[in-house]
Amino acid sequence: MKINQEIRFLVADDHTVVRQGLSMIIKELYEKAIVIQVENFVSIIEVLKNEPIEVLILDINFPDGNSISIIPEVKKIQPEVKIMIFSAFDESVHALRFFNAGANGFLNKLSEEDEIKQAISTLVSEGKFMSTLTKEKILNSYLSGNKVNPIEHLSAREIEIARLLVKGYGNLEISNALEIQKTTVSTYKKRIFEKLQIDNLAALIETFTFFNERA
Amino acid sequence: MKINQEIRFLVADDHTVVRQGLSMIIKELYEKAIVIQVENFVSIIEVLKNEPIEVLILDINFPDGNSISIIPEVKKIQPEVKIMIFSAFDESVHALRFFNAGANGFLNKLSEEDEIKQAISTLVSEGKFMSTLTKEKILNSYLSGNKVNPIEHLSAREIEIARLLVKGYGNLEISNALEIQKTTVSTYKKRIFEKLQIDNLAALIETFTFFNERA
DNA sequence: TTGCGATGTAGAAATAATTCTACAAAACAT
DNA sequence: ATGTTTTGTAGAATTATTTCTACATCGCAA
Repeated sequence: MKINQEIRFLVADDHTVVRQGLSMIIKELYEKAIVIQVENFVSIIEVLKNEPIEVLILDINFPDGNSISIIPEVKKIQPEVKIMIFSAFDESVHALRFFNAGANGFLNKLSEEDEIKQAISTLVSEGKFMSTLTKEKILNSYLSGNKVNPIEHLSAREIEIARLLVKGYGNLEISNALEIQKTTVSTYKKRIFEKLQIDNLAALIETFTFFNERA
Repeated sequence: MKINQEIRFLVADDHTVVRQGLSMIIKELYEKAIVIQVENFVSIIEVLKNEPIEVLILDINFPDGNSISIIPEVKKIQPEVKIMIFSAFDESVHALRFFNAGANGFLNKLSEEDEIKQAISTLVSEGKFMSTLTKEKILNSYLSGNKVNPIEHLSAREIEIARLLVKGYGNLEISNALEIQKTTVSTYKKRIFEKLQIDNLAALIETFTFFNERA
């Protein structure tokens, strides 16, 4: 299937082969596709600042929890970019967090060429994509009591503050940084603790570490 | 070289082949060696409780930081056991921590048979072993700014309190547990922070986690 | 469209933690 | 032996954090 649409892709992966492979597949799918390749996060931001991009295919190594933070950064520059997470790790564990952060699709690196094409074209036409397999996995991991990241239940502001707490900042520092009252920070802290059902900083750090949310 | 000495070995590794291979090498080295094989940490403890052991050859997967805690457990049961860490990971990064914890030797899994024999017999005769290569690596990683466990500089009481702090206990709880004033706990906390050159609980936890001292 | 839960925000009062100072005992070095 | 540092300990005064209460806004479900 060849589609006659001029779509602009940005492929971010640290392996040249992967970038090339993806480019090839994309160009097979969209004759007129423009594919920009970058190999690190900094370049992603740079490109986004200068080029309109429709689809970002983003390789992510989960164990490095930090990587999730690229998503809001991308959206801040070009809110309309569709982000497809492309990873070799088990999506069931982390997918929710990525969707939560603003990802629009999820594609496992082991996927066959056809699946990849399917995924990309679905993402382009419908704005999102998740394979039924991934959905199933997530559901299973959810049903099997595999604790879903409780951090997801925190609001954006709560997460922001939780991250600062995890980094070791005190109430006053946080209140200064965010320009809110220090008692407000305390209130957040309390709510965060409540939601996470914990009651001390060490536990918060543990939770964040466990779910690889180390800001 | 065959040595006529009745030494009791305990080989702990989750791969049968590795255990067998080591056993063979050991028996080639010490005709009368007795080699017990186990495949997990629990079994190590069990064996140690029932059998006198001279040398424990311990496979460790570094990424699972916790594993270091087996060492003091072993020494608690049989303080005289010589522990040889046998691992596939880069020793330069973690060796110091293991020696610190009470390991007596360090052997890389990639070593040739002769090196292994050499290592074991050195460990048996001299009570410790580290290849010059490992020493070099450690030195290099040290010179390149890799910190030595700063926890060593804490007094016993300070460590006791630091551990409780890391677990998430507050000043009051700790003061109750140890039957000292809560201000005293604060004083300790301050000294601990000073010694470790940090200034918040998150950093303390990080330090303890890094050096795998998680009580 | 009403109403309710979640969110973002604070203040006053209460509680907890830190700082600074201090001192005796122990360990260490000369 | 003797002076010095480290360790274990606290109190008073100062700061920081928590608690409890409160309120406006926003999104969403009935």
